[in-house]
Amino acid sequence: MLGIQTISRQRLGDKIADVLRNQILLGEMNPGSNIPERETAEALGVSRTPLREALLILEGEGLVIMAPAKSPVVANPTVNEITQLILVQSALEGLAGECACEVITTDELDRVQSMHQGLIAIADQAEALDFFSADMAFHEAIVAATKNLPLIKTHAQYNSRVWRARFMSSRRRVKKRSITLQEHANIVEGLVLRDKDQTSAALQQHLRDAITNIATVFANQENQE
Amino acid sequence: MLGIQTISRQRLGDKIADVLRNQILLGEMNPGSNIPERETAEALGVSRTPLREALLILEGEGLVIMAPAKSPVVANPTVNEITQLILVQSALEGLAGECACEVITTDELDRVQSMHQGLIAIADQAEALDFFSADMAFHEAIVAATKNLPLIKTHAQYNSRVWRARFMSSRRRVKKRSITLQEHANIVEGLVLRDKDQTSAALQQHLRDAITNIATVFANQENQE
DNA sequence: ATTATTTATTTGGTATACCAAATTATCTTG
DNA sequence: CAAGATAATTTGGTATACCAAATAAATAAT
Repeated sequence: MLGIQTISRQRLGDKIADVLRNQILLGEMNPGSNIPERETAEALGVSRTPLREALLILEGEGLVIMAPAKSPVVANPTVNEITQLILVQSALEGLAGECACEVITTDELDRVQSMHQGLIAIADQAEALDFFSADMAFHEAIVAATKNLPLIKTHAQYNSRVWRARFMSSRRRVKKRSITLQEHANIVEGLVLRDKDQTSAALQQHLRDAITNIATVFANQENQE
Repeated sequence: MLGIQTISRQRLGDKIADVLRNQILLGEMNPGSNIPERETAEALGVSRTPLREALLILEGEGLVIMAPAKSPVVANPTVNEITQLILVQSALEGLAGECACEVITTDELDRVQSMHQGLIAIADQAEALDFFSADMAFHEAIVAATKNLPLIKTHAQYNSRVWRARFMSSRRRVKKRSITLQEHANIVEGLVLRDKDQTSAALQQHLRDAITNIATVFANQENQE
């Protein structure tokens, strides 16, 4: 039983969705594993109705697959699907870069820069998850600076869907952290110069790299089997 | 009572969502109007459970706003929100254009071209809704040609959210149909040449125009009040 | 007559009950 | 013992019941 029913005006289903989403992202629920409704509801100390509500939300986000007369399942995207997802993500971040150049405030820019510095600081010793999370947060901060709510939300959803695959690939150290930092430096520079093209291109480059890295990891996995 | 409960393996909630989505897009439900659960459920001849499921789906798509302890409401985006939505849409279609240049088949290209010709043919006498629908279908066909499912789905959702505003603006004839046709011609040409830059740019231009046209319509509306 | 207060009612949120399809286990039959 | 048929059980889908918060209505006090 988790501490879900805290005092709040948010729907239970939303909170359950948050819990499940975290479990999925953090790998506590493996891709492909079942999410039986009664069992899960009981484990969370809630009824099936809000649990189902949460599952519907996650289905809409693409994190859960619900087939008729089958237990809901944690999404388990193929390499191709992940590639497609990151392609969209790169378009979204490209737009975010352009918009950010126009509307980012100096405060927000400072924050992005300090996040970049923070990432540099921990690059030597940080755990994979910590470094990866900080990396993601850096990108989220840029997207957030656009103040474009639909963009922010859609980007966050795509982030969720590719989170695990990107984390796996970052954990394998396929990509050197130094490269990540250099790309981030380009992005920051673009923002400082308010150069749409540079910012957008740097952000997209970052994600194109992610695609090749993930493809490598998947290829290795298949060789092992 | 609508003919919802036909024999099918699809969840009731999905079908209800389809019905409501159509009603919203076609203007049978006005933006801002309430969707009381019991009343609507009864009107559709279903119980509240699947109706709520449908509302959750539509909330996820941004077509319905559900606030705590208030009746669900048909989304009523402001000009700014619509502008933001179309910005994202333009990024998505830009990506679609690039991908389509790579992966579109000759059959699909033929279909796009014939849709373009069809649009030219009806431009003189078609009703606003028919012309607009055909215009939208043309764009959807291009996005579909990418075979990128997440892109297709996300694009469709953004399409839904801006549908009404774009339809209103097209109905006011703010934009001459001849301009639309010329832009479409550029898009088709880009696809035929497999020119990513031209295709992408033409698609984005199309939507940037949409933004200014919609802004005009909204400005006129406010003047009238 | 107006405002404040309280009661009634409506509404969304959650839990439970029921159903049908699908799966699994059991039993029967070759 | 193996294979097919049938019964039992599990699971998701839907309907109903109940609750709490919010709103509307009615009443009382100024």
